[in-house]
Amino acid sequence: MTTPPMTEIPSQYDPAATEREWYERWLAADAFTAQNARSRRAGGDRDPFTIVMPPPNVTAVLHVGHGLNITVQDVIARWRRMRGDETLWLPGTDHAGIATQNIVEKQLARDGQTRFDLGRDAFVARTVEFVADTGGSILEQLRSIGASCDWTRTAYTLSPELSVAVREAFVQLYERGLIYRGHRVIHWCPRCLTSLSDEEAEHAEEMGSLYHVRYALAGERGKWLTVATTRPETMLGDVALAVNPADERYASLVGNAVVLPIVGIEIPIIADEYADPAFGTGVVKITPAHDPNDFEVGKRHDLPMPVTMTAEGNIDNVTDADGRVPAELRGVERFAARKRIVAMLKASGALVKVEPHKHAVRHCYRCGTVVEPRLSDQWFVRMNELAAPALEAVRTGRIRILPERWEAVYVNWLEGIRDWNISRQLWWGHRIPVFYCEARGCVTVSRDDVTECATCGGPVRQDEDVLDTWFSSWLWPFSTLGWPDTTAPDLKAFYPTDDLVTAPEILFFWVARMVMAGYAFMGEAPFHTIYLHGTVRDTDHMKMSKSLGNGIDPLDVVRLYGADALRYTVISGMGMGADLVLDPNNLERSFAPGRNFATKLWNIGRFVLTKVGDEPVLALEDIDDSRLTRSDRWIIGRLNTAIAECDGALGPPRPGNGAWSQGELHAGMRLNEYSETARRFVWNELADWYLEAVKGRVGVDGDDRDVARAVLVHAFDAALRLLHPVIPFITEALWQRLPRRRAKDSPLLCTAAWPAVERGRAGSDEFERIRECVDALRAMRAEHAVPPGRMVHAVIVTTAMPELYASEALLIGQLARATVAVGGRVDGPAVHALLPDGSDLVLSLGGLVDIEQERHKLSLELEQLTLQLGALRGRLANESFTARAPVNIVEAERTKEREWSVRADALRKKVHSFGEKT
RNA sequence: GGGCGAGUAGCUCAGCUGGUUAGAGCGCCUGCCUUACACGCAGGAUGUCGGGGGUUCGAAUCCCUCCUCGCCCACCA
Repeated sequence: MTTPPMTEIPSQYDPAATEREWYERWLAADAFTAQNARSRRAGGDRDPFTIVMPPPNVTAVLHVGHGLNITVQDVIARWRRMRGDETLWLPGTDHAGIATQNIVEKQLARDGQTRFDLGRDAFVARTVEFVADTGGSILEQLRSIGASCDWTRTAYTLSPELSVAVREAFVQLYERGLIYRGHRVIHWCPRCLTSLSDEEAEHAEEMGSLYHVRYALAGERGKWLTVATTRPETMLGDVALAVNPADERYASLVGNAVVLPIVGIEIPIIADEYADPAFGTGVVKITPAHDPNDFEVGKRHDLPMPVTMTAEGNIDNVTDADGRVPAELRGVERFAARKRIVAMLKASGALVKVEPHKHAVRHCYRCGTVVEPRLSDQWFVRMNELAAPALEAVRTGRIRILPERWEAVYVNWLEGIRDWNISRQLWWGHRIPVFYCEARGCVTVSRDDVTECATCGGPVRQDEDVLDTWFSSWLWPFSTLGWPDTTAPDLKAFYPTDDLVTAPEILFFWVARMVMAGYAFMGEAPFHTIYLHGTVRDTDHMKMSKSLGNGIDPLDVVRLYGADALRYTVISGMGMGADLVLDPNNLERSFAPGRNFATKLWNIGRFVLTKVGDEPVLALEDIDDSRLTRSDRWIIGRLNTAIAECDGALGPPRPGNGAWSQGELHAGMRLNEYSETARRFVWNELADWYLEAVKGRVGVDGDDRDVARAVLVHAFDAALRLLHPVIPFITEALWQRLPRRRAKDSPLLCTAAWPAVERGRAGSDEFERIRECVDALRAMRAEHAVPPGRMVHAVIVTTAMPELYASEALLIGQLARATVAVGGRVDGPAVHALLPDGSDLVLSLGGLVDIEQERHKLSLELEQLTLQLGALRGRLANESFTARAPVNIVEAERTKEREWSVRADALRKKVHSFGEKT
């Protein structure tokens, strides 16, 4: 035997050093850089496979949610890369309009400044500087968890290139009549001082109050209508009371007027379907400037629309208010004003009662402030036309959504889609490419900045507002590939992309809009699979977040246990679409599965590498079947099964025929099943059984040693390939030490070929019989507390596999710590020949009948066996063996409880007797 | 108010289109430092598969109903 290169294989795996080293070597080899020329779409010979990363906010700090999202994508990307696809995983960041602006504003606030103190240009400059300083560091952090992104193509939503795309998209939609300026009530955040889209104004159930207020009928002393409202502070902007036209209680009053309390002016009573007779008193106050429904009512009835609240949320005479707001309420913050107004109503006797009332209140998704409906001018995208193909795509299977249940959510949203408010009153973002002519009010919408009006030549000023952040991200799958240059090589080679992996929270914000943009600008779906993974939660099932302080820093996990441990834990612990629960207070326990597995794999590697040595290893295909042992055939068979199961759990990678077929629609992407299958193969099959079985063979020079080495290397090599997408670092580090690799193979595991099922090497299940023997013997040892140092001498009688090799009897003995003689027939001469000298114990197991297939024969077999045992007993008693050491026979019995059991008393006696020997 | 999901071993979860003694990891118990691995090995215990009904030869798996959580959507003031 050669001296194993022990020095090269540290007994302790060092993730930190290994991971750093290999990530750098992957980068140095350009392993993650996609080549557009090799894409089949560009005349190359490889199928392209593209994932665009959901761009994290440029200011984001890595948290475990990113860790999950990135790991899922990386597993897929690495898998496809190994399958030979020209794989592009495109990374990038999002400028994150409101979020980033808020951060910089907070910095300013520490110096007692606001953005208005700086002015627009200085503020934007400062934000650019901030982003350049600290922004994008999240992408650096992604490398430490092994993300195999093509960093040469890193994109940024506010980069010059993507800004061109944004403008192009705006102008195209405008030219197609799908962008318009609308005057209506929108969601307004009084803290961020901007409008929000419907999606950005999130509902939250709150306990509020329903205030019942009397509005006196004009000219009729002592008569009034009672109105129920949750927001009494808006009453200063009331312009009417509405009742349902079918409501007989109030029919006679329609056309009359009431006196608006506090303000003292008269407002009409109108009839409108909007008023629900069943709610409250059936009378609703109409405040067109501060409620979207009331706005619609106001338009129908041509009512005035006084604005009585400032952008900051203070009560005041703002627009068309005609001095409605009395001096004492002017400038009062809206919730303070609510209290003051309620008090005033109470004092005047107009307040009838206050009821507790649960209702949903909208909040700003960035800062949590209660959103205020507010009348203003905004730019909108007309969505109906855009939504149609996005709906069709899912209905026809052009796009699939996993898990399936989200499909209904997606469809439901698109069917009820409303126009998208895309203008934001912010400074950080893509400025709206609309130019207004000062003099005549002409509107110029332009791809380029203009200084003079296109129609009248007069001086122009650009719209002050910027675009919703999502207006740049919805273009991401193609803007990052070179659009609007439709001849861009990347666009040609990699669009449409393949999988989109993200969390369900942004299904509407981003995913559905990307589908719409894909059809609107590229005429094609941007991807064929939407994979929505779960959320990381703590043990109380609270979503992990920095603000709650229950987060896990992935970098801590990497530092303590390595990126592989993090990745394996996350992938194996998460069923499709299911949340992942981890304990932030016990990282050791949370990540034990990954850490333990990585260590196990390292030790398997140490074993394989030291046993195999440095000499060349035969290729499996050069070994004739007849030279393989039962264990060889078994592990090859198990490997084939594992490969097939992994393929099944992961694939298909893309629809076979343009659209997903019924059979494919919900198949694949079971990453946890894939990782579990690979783990089972490596740990429970390769390590637990094959390694043990091969130990005796690799130590003895000769032909069989070469066979064993070849099979061992083959199986381990394939295992490393299978596992590489989940635990890339440790597999690469081990794979590089394997003695022989096929010449045609990549020098790096990360670009090496995915293993294929070996045809014509059908595994035999005979080794399963051997495992049964070992299991039975081990169970007996344990049950009867046989001391560890004591051998059990056993005869195994098997009818299932009468021609067991002597070497395999030896193997069974090794695995079960027994000396084993095997005979096909109890009374056959072979048994006698094989019985070891000086046996302490003859343990005869009942015939190893394949119960599954021969259940019907069982009773017969048992009958015969009994006879045979009797014969053996007799023979042993009076012939050659009597002269030897004590020989006892423990008869096996089949019971319902256990396949194999022995008469305990008989064995125990024996244990005593051999306890004195060795 | 509408829609959806979950409730399986002490904990976190797998269990696909119904079929032999319901699985994994972690934890727990017993015994082992067996020269790859104690982050390990061998053996073991633990489940009225949320409750109740139904279909079926047979259900954790299909149907109904109830209970408990969670999520999404929503212009009832």
